[in-house]
Amino acid sequence: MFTLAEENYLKAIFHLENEFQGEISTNAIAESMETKPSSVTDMIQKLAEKKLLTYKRYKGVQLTGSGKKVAAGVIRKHRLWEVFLVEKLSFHWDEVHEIAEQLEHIQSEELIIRLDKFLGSPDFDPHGDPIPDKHGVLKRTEKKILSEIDKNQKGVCVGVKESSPEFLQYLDKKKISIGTKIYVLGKEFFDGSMIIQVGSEQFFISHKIAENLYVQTQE
Amino acid sequence: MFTLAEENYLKAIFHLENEFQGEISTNAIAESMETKPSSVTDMIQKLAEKKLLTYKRYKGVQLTGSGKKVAAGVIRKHRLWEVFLVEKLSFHWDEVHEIAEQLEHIQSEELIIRLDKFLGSPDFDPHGDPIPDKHGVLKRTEKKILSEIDKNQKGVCVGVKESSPEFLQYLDKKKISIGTKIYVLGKEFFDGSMIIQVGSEQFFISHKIAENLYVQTQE
DNA sequence: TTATATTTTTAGCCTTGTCTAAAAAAATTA
DNA sequence: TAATTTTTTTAGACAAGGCTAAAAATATAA
Ligand SMILES: [Mn+2]
Ligand SMILES: [Mn+2]
Ligand SMILES: [Mn+2]
Ligand SMILES: [Mn+2]
Repeated sequence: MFTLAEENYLKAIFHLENEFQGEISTNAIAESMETKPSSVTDMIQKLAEKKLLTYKRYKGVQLTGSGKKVAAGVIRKHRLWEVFLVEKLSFHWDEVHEIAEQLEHIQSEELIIRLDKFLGSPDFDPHGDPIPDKHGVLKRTEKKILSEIDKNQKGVCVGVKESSPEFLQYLDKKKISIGTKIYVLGKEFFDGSMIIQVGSEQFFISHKIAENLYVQTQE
Repeated sequence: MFTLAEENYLKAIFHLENEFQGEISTNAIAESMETKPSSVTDMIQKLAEKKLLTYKRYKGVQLTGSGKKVAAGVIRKHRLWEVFLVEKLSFHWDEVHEIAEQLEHIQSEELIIRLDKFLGSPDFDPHGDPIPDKHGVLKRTEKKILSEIDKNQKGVCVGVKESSPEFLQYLDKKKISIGTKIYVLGKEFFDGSMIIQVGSEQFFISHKIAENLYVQTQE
């Protein structure tokens, strides 16, 4: 179907489109993929020929319907495999991303149908990210970034924006995982840092931490 | 570690060494991999540089210790994944080979340790082939090819030499699977065909079928 | 032993995906 | 508006892994 490189480009552009609005720039793609802009230009020209995205020189790109579908399919596979690794093979949530980066490229429709069933058709991966359905549709949930929560409000952790091992291990140390209740006791407007309560512990977190945690507030 | 192409060459040569004695020829490798002899020459020269096999121009190749270890590792992964697909995802034994051809190249030591444990450290794959241990050691079992069994002898099917979907589907139709008892009621020396009994059914099989079935005789 | 056939290697080309260096376009600053 | 900086594209090169055609070595037949 599509090569490993093509799938990775489509996935990266899909993530960028969900994060920023409008056309995605060559440089943004290059940065997110840790590659050179000239390589990106080459590849997006090929993907444009295949109608997976629209491209006008110097104007950036935008995924077409089929481009989005391919990207969502890869992300679906990635997240299902992450669930498998955590739920069935007892991996820790900070260990699964690299392996899923490989597994997401295995080509077999039937495999994913059966893996999904075996896992009980999960809706979210171990980092709280939604798993696209077989048609590539991602259901959006209302979640807020912790840094946007006001003082004296509370929320439940429903996901992480970053999922690097370093960040996830920090959260482990602080006993924060998906489902953890977080109370915002104080908020410093100068640097965006917070005092929060998790369980019976109260501690300080930086803005960088707060902007990478998703929470749901109940109302 | 090694590229997909390198792993596939090493695996093919490993299988050829187990089937034939002595050096393996360029043409034999090309045929088994469905590629051209000139491509094989290119690759074996690279693998010789990496000390994965020994090579003298025009004289064929032989895997070194480390070449064998890499190959056995790939085969271990292939067969463990086949067990996973059949035991956990309920695939049929004729559907798993192609998917395992992809999964065998996933690079993660820890993944295989955990997959093996999850599957209960199986000794054989769904086709009756032994799974190399983590050191690459393949335990040999005494098994015979059905075509070598004499008239009026019986055996238990313990494996298949071919594992193409076509052959496996033929066996299904005849209700032959791993563990099935087979009685040799008659044997035609002219063409090697046989009359066998499986359960309460008696039927004819050609030499081509008989030489692709492994059985164990009890004595 | 010489001639022929087969096997293996080499030489040269192609595609994919990457890079660096230079050119071109767009955006920003003066 | 003109000059400068940034972004993007193009040109040309390279490595991996494949191919075809031709040359070289080995094996077989006469
Ligand atoms: Mn991930
Ligand atoms: Mn994830
Ligand atoms: Mn197989
Ligand atoms: Mn098998």
